[in-house]
Amino acid sequence: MSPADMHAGGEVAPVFAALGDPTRLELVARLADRQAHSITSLGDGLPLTRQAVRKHLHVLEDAGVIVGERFGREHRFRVRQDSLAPAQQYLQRVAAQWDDAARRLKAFIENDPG
Amino acid sequence: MSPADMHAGGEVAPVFAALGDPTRLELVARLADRQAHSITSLGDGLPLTRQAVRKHLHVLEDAGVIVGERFGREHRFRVRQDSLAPAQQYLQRVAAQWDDAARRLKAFIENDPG
DNA sequence: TCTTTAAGCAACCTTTCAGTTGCGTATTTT
DNA sequence: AAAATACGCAACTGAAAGGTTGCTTAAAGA
Repeated sequence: MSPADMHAGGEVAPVFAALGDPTRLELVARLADRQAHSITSLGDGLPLTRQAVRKHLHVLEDAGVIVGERFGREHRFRVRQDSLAPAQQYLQRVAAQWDDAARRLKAFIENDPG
Repeated sequence: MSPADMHAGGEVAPVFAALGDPTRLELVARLADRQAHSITSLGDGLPLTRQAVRKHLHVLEDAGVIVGERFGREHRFRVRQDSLAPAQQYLQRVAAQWDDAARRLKAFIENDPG
């Protein structure tokens, strides 16, 4: 992968930026069960107002990481499946020590599948 | 992986934050050849002053993504090999559709090793 | 030695970010 | 119908981010 190719990926920086905050990372973690959660429930236990949580969700939504849909009076969010793949691949390609990467990663998968 | 586990990873948010800027992503791309580059050379062609580039490198360094070392009058930076792995794994775990993840990822590795 | 080249430090500016408070609206629930 | 729940919008604030200019120092080259 050339620098040009990487940079051509384009919309990966906003995704990293969206994930680059502990609170949002926590929210994504709470959404990692692939279920749709309401704003209030997502903010449960966090030392933040609902509006602050809402703003974080907005950031994640703008970055394409999550999607929201209204159900009655609730607004439920879920992770957008494919949104993280480009970022993940970027990291994989930069991080991997080319020779060893495949082997190590394969070992990781087979030893710790989830 | 439980939300607690993810969040326990800890120092992954700063890494995402460091990568969450187009300029820094470009710098990392330029460093992806695993060679050490000087500040001036890294800033070459970018519409920024040397000091601005320097600050970006500082952010990346603080996040542990890169390391700098002085050679004479030059300050050369390179990517810290292991720094991106945790972030990559986080994404891998959130992004993967659990059932299929291992198989698909394994296929990816074996078909596209670099 | 004199001049470039590479870089460090500090102060400053402007914009964005994270968070708040206050208030209004729609949907449930009792 | 009344009360509680879930949420939206707007304005405001403090701090951090991204960038600049100006000046100084150190190492290489001519």
